[in-house]
Amino acid sequence: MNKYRSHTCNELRKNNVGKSIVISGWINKKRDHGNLLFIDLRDNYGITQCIIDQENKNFKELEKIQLETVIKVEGRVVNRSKETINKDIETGEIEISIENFTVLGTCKELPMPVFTDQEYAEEIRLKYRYLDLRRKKIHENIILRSKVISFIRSEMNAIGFLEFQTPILTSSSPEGARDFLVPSRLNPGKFYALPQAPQQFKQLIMVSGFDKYFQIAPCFRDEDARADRSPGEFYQLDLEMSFVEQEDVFKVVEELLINTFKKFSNKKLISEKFPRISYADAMAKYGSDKPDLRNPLIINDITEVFLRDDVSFEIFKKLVKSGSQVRCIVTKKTKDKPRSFFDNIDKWAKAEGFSGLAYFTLEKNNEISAKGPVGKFFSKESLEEIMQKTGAKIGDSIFLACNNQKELENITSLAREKIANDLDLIDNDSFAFCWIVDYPMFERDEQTNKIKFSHNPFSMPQGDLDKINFEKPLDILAYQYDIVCNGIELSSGAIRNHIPDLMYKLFSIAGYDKKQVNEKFSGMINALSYGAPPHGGIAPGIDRIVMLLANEKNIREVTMFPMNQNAQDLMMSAPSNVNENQLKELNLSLKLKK
RNA sequence: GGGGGUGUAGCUCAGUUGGUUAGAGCGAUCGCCUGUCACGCGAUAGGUCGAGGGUUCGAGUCCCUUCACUCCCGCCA
Repeated sequence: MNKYRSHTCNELRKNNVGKSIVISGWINKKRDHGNLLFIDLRDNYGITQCIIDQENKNFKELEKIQLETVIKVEGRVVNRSKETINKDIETGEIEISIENFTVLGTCKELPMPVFTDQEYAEEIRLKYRYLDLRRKKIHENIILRSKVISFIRSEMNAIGFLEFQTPILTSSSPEGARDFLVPSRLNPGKFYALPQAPQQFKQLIMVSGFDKYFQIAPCFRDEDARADRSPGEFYQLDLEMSFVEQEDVFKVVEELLINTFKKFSNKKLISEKFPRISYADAMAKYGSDKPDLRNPLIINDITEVFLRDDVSFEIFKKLVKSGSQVRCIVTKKTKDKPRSFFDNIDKWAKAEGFSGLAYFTLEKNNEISAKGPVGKFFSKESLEEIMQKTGAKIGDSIFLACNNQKELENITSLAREKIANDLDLIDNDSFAFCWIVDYPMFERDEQTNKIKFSHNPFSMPQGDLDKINFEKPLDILAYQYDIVCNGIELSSGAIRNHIPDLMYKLFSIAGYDKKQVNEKFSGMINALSYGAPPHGGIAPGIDRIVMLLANEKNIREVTMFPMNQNAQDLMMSAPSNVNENQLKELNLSLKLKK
């Protein structure tokens, strides 16, 4: 036995009664009855109640001691009488009669309490993260994270993937997110970049003949934070496989995720085979390439209805004539919802910066009619056409918006979420996975009007490579895919383009000539010309997986030492100033913007 | 870069139409209490009402500026 403990704080049970033991931990809570003192001692494993009365020479000292002080307790395990058993803790049938104690670590007055479940401002939680992490919920989240990562690792090993580390100091990449730069002392004026993802390295690992690679890889992107996006750094389960088609990657990842989610959550999986939705369908039906499939609402295009002469909704008709579309969301059996329900949604849409959401409800007295502010503009026949196009029935309501395609996708996807939440249509006890497939290889940049890669420039275009029509680049689809769960993008991957000539061709469409490609991707393009296997992979986000499993809405709740929204570590005071000598050695001088 | 929310004691919050000395619970300190498990009871200390400016006889409260945190848009192939 070591000198600090014979048992943990979650080990002692009825069958230990009578034993002399030593336990150590934090003072979670004290209940002082004057001549009798209860102390809840806590460690990583649990809580044990310790008790001491005034007969004991240590009583006065222990009575004065601060919460969260670390102490060692020597004592005897005693039975609790039936009335005093605490069913809420696993050691609740016994308690420790304190004989002696030692302070191992003193504690100042706490800036935040540890033992409550109350919520606190993030600022103080992040500054005193080590105190925050002692608290039950987040402590458990971090342990869950550890277990999930171990599980994934063993599953990956079991199916023949090899884990490799890739460089953290690498070169800046021209595409994608902003890089974090690291100045090189030995190469004055030059910079390393932290990897946004090990993308090129994992492809090089395939070219090197290792067949199946994975890594729990840190990724660094200097972009602004969101609730589900850490600023600065995050982790991906990065994986890549040789001699595979899209289906092979799907099989591996689908099984892995299903096993993981089954093991670590009791929520039900809506489908064990992830449905596949093309990018085009997703944008049409959900207005988003990360649809929450728990949400039953679907978007329909009813532009044609506004070409009818018996529809007199002139504002929309005029817009449609000049190229706009009309899309709508049908809500089932909402005819008896109060006016405020509809108006709130319209009000919400305006607050989001859109021109609002028109709505009406389908009714039938003698004949079909539409009730609501814009109902009068629709003839019976036009309503029948809408019902036929959308599957709407009498008693349903229809929310509609008119705009260009991009704005429509934007508003309808947000409205879909808003309306479903207002109607409480989303089952929070389930996970709805799907694949989004068939991403377009290129898209038109709205500002410059130029053709650019829509996702990963290294993706393989679909179809017979001899027959690709490069004249219509916007029609080329890629073997590019995302996994979405409950509206959260979990990962993105692709079958890679391993053919240098094809790569040059695709890059030329995006406006890069051969020389530029050779310069910017020298490592990759060179490697591909020395016998590259067909390969592909994917990279699920670890933080987001754990977030879903822990039922948290914020990624900081599953991150041990997160930065705040401004990418500052309040505990370690990072980033910080560096001294003049450090700068000098790196050949740097500062020229701050005002 | 832009928009929304929040900011009052160490912590969580209340504070009415602008009106006396800014309150409560937890925590701290002191006292009482031998079966609690959010123990109970009593007392004491603790405030730049985020900061600065303005309006007013009078500002936690109204106005302007600014800062911090947070959510969202942009951004994140």
